[in-house]
Amino acid sequence: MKYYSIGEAAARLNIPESTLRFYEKKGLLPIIERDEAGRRLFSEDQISLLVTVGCLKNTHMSISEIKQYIDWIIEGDSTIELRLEMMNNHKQDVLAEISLMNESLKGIEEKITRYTNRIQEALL
Amino acid sequence: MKYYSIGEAAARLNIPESTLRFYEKKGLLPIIERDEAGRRLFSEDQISLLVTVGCLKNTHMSISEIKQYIDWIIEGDSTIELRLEMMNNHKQDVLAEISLMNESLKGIEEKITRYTNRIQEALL
DNA sequence: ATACGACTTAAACCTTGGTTTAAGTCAAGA
DNA sequence: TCTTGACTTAAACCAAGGTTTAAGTCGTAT
Repeated sequence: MKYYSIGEAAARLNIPESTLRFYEKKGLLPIIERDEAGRRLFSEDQISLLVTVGCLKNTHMSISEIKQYIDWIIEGDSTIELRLEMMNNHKQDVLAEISLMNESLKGIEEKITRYTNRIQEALL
Repeated sequence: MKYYSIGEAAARLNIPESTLRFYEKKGLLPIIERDEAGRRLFSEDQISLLVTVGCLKNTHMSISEIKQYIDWIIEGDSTIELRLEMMNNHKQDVLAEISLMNESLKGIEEKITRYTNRIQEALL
């Protein structure tokens, strides 16, 4: 199986190496393998798990909640329902946050309209 | 003109008083009036400015950028074009962030589908 | 042989966005 | 009068999410 060094993984995921080390310390990189010299080896599975972590981070899940999710993955099939429930709840949170952003955007667009009109009027 | 105490303003805006004091310290509450005893007096204008600040915060504008916006408001009409440009740029940032969240949500929904299927299969 | 680049660690440091604390002022009601 | 509640301040504190630093270990190309 192909393995990536931390530098390669960082480049593929477009995040700093220091962040990958930080994530490992926080428990987000379970069962990470090492070579004889102690260097981390990222498998394809680790990379795709990190992509999932990226989705969760982009949608503002906290590191401690992501850790709970990872812990459940490690625990195995008995936690599938818990994981499903977590993802469903998170989806609702994200939809609510997107709604709030869209609502707030209306207030911003109103400012844009006002300022645009004021600039137009000033030209008359 | 009607004025609100910090407690009333906090209740109307549904944020802690300490946050209002913090915002003032950061320069987000310009020209705030005081009564003879030194207590803050929030006008209707201040409240509606704070509602705008809320829109900007909900869409993840940083406090220092919000301060720049407020400073331009204080500066007067000569900054309308700068404010318009800021709001237009911010709108684009917000739309990009919403897109990213929607993209990431797809990855989450994929998990939901997988877990749902696995639970269904386990029942066969 | 040695120097370089890529890796390792623990610990210190940083920013953001507040919240909490301690000590004090003031107005109003009992 | 005295206490209670709502306010004031400066400064300390906090959590999250990293980033940076310092010191060290490898493997490899010169």
